[in-house]
Amino acid sequence: MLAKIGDKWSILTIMMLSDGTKRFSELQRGIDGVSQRMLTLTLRGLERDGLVTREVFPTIPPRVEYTLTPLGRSLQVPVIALGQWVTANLPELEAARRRFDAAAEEA
Amino acid sequence: MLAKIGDKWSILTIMMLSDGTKRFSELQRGIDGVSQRMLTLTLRGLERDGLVTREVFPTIPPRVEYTLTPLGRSLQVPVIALGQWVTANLPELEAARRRFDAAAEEA
DNA sequence: CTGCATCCTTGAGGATACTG
DNA sequence: CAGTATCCTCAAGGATGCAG
Repeated sequence: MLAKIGDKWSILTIMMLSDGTKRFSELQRGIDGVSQRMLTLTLRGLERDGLVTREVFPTIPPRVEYTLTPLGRSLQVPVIALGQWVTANLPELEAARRRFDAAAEEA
Repeated sequence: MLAKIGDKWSILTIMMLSDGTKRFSELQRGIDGVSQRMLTLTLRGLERDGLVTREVFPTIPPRVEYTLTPLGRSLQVPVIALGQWVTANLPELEAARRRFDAAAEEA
């Protein structure tokens, strides 16, 4: 269940929604590599946990908007902190990885 | 790759190591439900990313200690924040889930 | 456009047994 | 004690097609 919140798509979705309400297709375009199926499942899960609201506009073509709830916005704080840490330390991580793999090369 | 850092076992391992160096068996006992295999893999991954150091004492029986690196300790900050958020909001999440599932019960 | 349903593949991860 | 190796299962997740 922590797994749900900690997982890749959930994090990316929450980050996407950080700067405001988004439509389904916007999310799909914005989240790199997510399939329609996984985006749907992720959004359902977040909705179930009370982290996002889903608002349907019965127009043609249909329009569905997703927004972070207050609870979702509070989660967004630590999630973004984590995201920023990763971004900031990516070079460091990759360097460490190269070092490690090079050392393991003593075959 | 974010996946690695965000994943369940990594988070729990980092939290375990937050209060200092730990032996392999201590970690296994402390992290609920982790298999020996997964703990090994998780620790290798963290070591590879330069987040923990592994120190082997060639005694009998062998003794291996794991410690967070400075980089690991800096990651520990947002990770713990996330963990605390989950702990603090668990009741809220469960309530939302019950509401959602009850609403879906209109079959 | 926004989904749901179905099929199928892949890999995460558990169980178990063996080694230094 | 601290792994490594192997096998096996199950569910995450991609691809595709259909529907409102």
